[in-house]
Amino acid sequence: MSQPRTSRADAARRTRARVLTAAREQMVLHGPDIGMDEIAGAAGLAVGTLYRHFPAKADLVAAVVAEYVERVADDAEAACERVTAGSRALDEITAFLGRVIEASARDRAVKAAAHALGADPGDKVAEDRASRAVATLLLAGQADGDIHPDVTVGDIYLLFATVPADQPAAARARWLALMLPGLTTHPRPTPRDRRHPVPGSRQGAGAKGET
Amino acid sequence: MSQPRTSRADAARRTRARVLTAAREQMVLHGPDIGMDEIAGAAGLAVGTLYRHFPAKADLVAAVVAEYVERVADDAEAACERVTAGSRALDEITAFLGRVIEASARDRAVKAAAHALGADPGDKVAEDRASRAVATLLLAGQADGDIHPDVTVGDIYLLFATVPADQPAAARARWLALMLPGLTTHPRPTPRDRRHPVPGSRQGAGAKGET
Amino acid sequence: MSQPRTSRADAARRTRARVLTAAREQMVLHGPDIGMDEIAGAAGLAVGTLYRHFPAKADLVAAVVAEYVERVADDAEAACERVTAGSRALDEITAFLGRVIEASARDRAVKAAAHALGADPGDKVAEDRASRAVATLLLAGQADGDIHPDVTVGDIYLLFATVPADQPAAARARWLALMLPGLTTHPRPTPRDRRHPVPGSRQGAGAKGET
Amino acid sequence: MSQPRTSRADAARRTRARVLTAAREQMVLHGPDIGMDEIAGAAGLAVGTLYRHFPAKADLVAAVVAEYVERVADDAEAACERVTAGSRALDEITAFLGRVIEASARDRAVKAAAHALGADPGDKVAEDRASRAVATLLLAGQADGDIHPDVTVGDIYLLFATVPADQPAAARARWLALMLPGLTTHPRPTPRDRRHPVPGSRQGAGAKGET
DNA sequence: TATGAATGAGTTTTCATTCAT
DNA sequence: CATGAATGAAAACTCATTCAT
Repeated sequence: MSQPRTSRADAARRTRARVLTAAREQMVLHGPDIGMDEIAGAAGLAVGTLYRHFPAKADLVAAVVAEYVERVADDAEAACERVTAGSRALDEITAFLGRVIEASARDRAVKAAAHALGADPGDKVAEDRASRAVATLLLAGQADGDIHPDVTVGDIYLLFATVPADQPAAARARWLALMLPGLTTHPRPTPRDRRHPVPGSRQGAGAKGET
Repeated sequence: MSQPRTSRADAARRTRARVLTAAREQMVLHGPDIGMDEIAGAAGLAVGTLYRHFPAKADLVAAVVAEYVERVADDAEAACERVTAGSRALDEITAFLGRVIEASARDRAVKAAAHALGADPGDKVAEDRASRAVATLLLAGQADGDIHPDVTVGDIYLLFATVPADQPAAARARWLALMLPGLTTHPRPTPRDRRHPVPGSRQGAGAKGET
Repeated sequence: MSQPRTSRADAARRTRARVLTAAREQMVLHGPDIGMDEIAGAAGLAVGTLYRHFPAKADLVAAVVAEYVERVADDAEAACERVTAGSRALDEITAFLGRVIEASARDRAVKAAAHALGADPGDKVAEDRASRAVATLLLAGQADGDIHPDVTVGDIYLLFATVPADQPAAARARWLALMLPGLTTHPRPTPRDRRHPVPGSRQGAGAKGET
Repeated sequence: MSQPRTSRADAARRTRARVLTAAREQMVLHGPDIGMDEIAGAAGLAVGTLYRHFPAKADLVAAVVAEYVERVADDAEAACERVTAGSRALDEITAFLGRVIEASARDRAVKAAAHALGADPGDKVAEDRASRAVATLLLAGQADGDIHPDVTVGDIYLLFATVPADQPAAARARWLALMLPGLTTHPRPTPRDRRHPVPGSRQGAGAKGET
């Protein structure tokens, strides 16, 4: 009797998911100033319906951001499990950072919108999941002697907050390479490989047309 | 004849300066989406006058950004001269980074506006001055063996572009500490020493207007 | 089910018609530079609603012009039918010209706005209807031997384009009298007869809103 | 002593003439909505100086129109004199009409501005000169039996007011051909020559790029 | 008298949000 | 519950006109 009655709760949930997907896509495509009408249209709804699910634009953006946090938490937890299964913590951390950085680049417009609207993600649960998983990863890395003992979860969040999301992929990779020595106990990878491909000297130059 | 000579040109220059100051202040206070009317009001002018000096909002923002670049160039050149006078390049670079980071934090709204409007700073001269001075500093540090040989001016700009401008001063200091190992040849301070040497923390300590 | 079916579409159509009427009236009253706010106010709407129906001022003006073209087409076709039913083509043409001239006088501001905005009427269908009907009228008149064989539809449009719309009704009537000999095969009425036969003077006599 | 003192009165007159020429040129080039700053710049003056000579834009436009009327008066009087010297009145009238029509086409933007601003030419003297000369021409033509006895000076002005100024030269020529039978006692020139070059059927179509 | 910086009301257009159907 | 028309405040920009120098 609870299963056949999918109509009410399920329909609402599905609509919500459709709106969130459309909102993220539209923001990525047309920037954070995309109008509510466009988002509604992309979700196959009327504005009124959109406002029924999210009382204000800030709420919608907050939900999109929360979804993003959820994905990060999932990713961190998966990395955790692989470490438990025997994978090297440093490798998992490095790969995890790389994935989050790329995701940030994809969703930078979302973050811009969140910031502009002062949207509060609010999803404390997902945030805690992510924090716990990242802490576990760091502890494992520190136990291995690979991660500096004073590196905290806050440091990782600080890095997430400063990803050069609007720069080309090569710049993001270089940025991660510059960051890693601050996290690890290892010296710079290989002092011999010069000439990394940071295209322009100006910030933001060449920001268009990337992956 | 001496009085009227300066009065016209000077009045225009002073008005321009007043507008730029007001624009920067208003953007810092109320975000980059501040209206032209507000800026004009803060400068004690009517909108029309503002538009006489800057034909479009993008021009005004570009001018504010150009002013910022000019200050960075001045700072970098001063550091250069101190190195020439015998100061250690690594110390000057570290202090310079700290100062630019604090300036970025103060003017973060300006940069947001510049990005949103696609404003072209245009001040290639100041940009070149800054680039040359930074290059000189890096070369000196590399000659001392303190800066990694593969670090470029582009790397420094990449860092500038990702300053956690909207974070508290302590976070910015920590962020710089995380970045430095990527630039220098020195290992992390001492694994047991919890007090990491944050160079620019002196002037960042009493910083106004943060969270 | 019968009520809601019409209500949505009908309301939109009625709003559109209300806007068009208000726009035409305001333009006739206050000139073609009338603001969108005024038009909205005259239609009992907010500006936003006006912009929902017509995305730009040029679109609104184009719609008003298209409505005018439609009326001319209707008029020409009606005259055509009367000719088919036995009415003399020359009389119908003369009366038709008189009516269009009076309509032009009423809507002169609209045409001025259309020209100023480069608005594209776009209603090719109505334009074709008008052209075909006028061509038919001319052919019938030429078959009767009343209309000069070299008169074309383009000539009629040329006259329409030069109607002295902002002159008193008497001047418009006199203007038509001066034009007619260029269209017909008949000589000027009678050199001594001071009362020249102005066809459209009946409906032009009581015309509203002129000098 | 009056000649060497050209400074005061003459300088003012020359400035005035320069402004008028610049105003006409700018209006013809950039339409009747050209700004006062542009006109001042084209005349090599500052706006303030322009406003010293013409207290309001309407006054400047009125002066430009008055200049136009003056030229028409000169033209009409010259034609008068040629008739007195033996030239055929009908020929002179026809040529005069053609010249005024072309001048109207050149200065159509001026007339548009005059109408939009409600500028009152005011130059009653030039207007009277023109009227008298035209009356003389018409009387001569009527004495010859070429011009219809009921044609008045007002008719000629009515034609001037409705010149298709924004149409191609061919359309203007055709328009004059359509008008002439209304003025003369002669039948249509040659009923045999069909196909006149009126380009588009729509009013205003093809209005760009003419002589 | 010439200058041109300053004025400020006015114009078009956008968009988050509401509410009658 | 969904719909989408209506709202109206706000933003960028223009331009005739004034006035201190």
